[in-house]
Amino acid sequence: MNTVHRKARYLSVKVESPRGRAPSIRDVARLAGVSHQTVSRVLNDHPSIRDTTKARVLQVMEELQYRPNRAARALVKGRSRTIGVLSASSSEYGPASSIAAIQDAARDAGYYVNTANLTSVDPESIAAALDHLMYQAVEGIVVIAPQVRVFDALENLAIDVPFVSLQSTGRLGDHALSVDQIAGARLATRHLIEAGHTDIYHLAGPQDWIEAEARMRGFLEEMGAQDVPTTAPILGDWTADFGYHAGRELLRVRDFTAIFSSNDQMALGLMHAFRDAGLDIPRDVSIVGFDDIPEAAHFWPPLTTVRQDFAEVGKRAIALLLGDLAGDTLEEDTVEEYRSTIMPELVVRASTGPPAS
Amino acid sequence: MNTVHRKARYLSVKVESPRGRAPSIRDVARLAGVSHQTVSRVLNDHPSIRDTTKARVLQVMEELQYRPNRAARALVKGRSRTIGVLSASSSEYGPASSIAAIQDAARDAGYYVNTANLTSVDPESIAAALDHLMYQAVEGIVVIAPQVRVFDALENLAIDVPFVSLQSTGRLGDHALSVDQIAGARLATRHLIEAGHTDIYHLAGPQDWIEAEARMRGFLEEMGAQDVPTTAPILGDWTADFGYHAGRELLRVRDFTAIFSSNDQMALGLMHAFRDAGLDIPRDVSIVGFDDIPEAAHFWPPLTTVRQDFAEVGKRAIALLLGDLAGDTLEEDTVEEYRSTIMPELVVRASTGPPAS
DNA sequence: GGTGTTCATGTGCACGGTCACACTTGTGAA
DNA sequence: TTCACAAGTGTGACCGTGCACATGAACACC
Repeated sequence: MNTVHRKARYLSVKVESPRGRAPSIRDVARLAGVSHQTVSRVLNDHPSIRDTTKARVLQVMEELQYRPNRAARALVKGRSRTIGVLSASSSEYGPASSIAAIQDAARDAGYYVNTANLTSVDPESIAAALDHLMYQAVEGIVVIAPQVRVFDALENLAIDVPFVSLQSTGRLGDHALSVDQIAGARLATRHLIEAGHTDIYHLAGPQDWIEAEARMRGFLEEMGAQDVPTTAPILGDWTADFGYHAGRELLRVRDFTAIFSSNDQMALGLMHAFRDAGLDIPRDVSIVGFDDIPEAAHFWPPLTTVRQDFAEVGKRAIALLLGDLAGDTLEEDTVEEYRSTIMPELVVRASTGPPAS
Repeated sequence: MNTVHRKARYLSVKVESPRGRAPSIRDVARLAGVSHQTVSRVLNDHPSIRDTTKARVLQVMEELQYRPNRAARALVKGRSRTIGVLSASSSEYGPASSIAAIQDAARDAGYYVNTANLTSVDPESIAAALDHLMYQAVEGIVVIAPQVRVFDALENLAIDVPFVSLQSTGRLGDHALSVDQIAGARLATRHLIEAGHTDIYHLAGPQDWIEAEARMRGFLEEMGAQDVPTTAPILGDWTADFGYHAGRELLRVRDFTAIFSSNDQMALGLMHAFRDAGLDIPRDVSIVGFDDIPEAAHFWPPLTTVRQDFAEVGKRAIALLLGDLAGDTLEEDTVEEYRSTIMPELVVRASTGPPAS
């Protein structure tokens, strides 16, 4: 073969500025005619530095394009300024929104965020992900992996850094931070009952998921409180595909007039199946979802659902974590304010109505 | 007021093991009765170490729960083992999928990933995000911010580390890595033409987005190639809301039988608007989307769309970046293989059909 | 003028690894 | 015997910062 195997670096833009290493605090010091310590003081906004000196140092920094070396700083301070995120299914709307908010909030506070995805929920995978985070000496961890098994593993591992867990209503006590899923589920259920429905199914999420269980509990609580007889919830897997198949199964019994789906995607699948069978929503069946993903308003029909603010949860997680890191002390009131469960909101659209007489 | 202001650390689990710092290489050395250098050799799999010595050291490490200090290592090696991701709209399905894949691939290779979100696309915001990344000495950068303005800014900034850019068909030459948007758009357009449509609109993404422009170009190219007269594309903003409003506007003219939407969300909004007006899809209007988000199969009607593999793009981005970091040399064939544009795939569902004659 | 205080700056070491080099010991060839 | 060489291990310097402490100048006060 006569292919020419040229070899080259493809992606670099500059050939790395002068020679050798990046300029250090001492390079700056030499050029500014001061000691390295003075430069360090400029970096750390030490109060007693003459303005003229400071200006001179800053100017040299500018000229040299000086950037403090984070590794050196981390080494001497013993702090990494990094926060770890342990996440499952990070490409889904909810977690992704929270993660984005976490990153923004952390960056504003001068922290870095490192994410480790869980490939599966077995203990080894969790340990590996946690290891990855600990290896870089994260100062705190945000867990967005709302499966029961993850928390069992987490409790055993006894992490020795502060951590906050999102989407885990009722688990892990002080460490949990989430939108009140039970309240949300009750809102949805009450809405159906008040519309006159008495034959209501619940399409739940996987039993392993904490939020799924909470929503189920909310559903059952509200049904009980209103004295409506309940059938056993169907356990799904969050996907629209599952919703579709569940819908087809349900069509064979047709002993219901409303369904509360544990998330919007499954609700979408349900509606797909029912429409395929010629049913009208909401005349024949009312459907409520959960999450209010941006598309939900444009489903056919537009989906009644429970909105939760994922970004706010992420933001608060960082506030709480950084608060815990900064002072060893936090006003209890403040903590309460952050921790006070965030309330979801029912968004009524066209997928629900009174039962067909 | 008489509220008791108890102060406490809320989130920590353990009180930080013994006293002081974590065990270092020298602590291990002392307990194992060897020099710190021998411990270092064990850590780095140096060949000439007696097996018994190695075993002893490993055992002490285990006992002490020793973890190498990443900062110290980074300091002396001058390498951070971190890759930065510069991302806009990271909570959307496409970017989120790519990012997840990037994180997994990087972690497998022993690298860490740090993400900086772009709050807006103005140069300051870009510079700030880039600064955040450079500050921690990332060794490479993956850019997932497919707006033209970002790339203009990027070109001026002359980043001095390797970088790869996703979702930027045709820009930045060697640095770009993406699914072939033009080919995808042509597939979608050809599908409509072959079904017999001649009055086809294109609902494009924001002009500022590279991918939006590429899809538009694909549309125009295919229309030209097949000699179908074209009307000016409508410029949208990716959201289902926009699709809905655009749909309502389009209803006033009704001089089309098919629409190619630049993404699935806008397609959803369009269908919403048309159905509201009593139109039947695909009888009255055929609709094609782009992306194949997981929900698309359950829209009403199920959406014909162009599937692209976001995860694969992310994976390849890391392969390319790490290849460039590892050797300064890469076989050109290999690079070609990674870089060879990934082909999208048309998924025909029920939202398209022949025009109503 | 001596003393104490504050401001502005410098000196040297520590952080936890790795690298270059030196030092033993054992082995086989000249 | 002598030397070369390899295997296995130790010594000390160094990476770029921040901290504790020392130093010198200016100033106030008695």
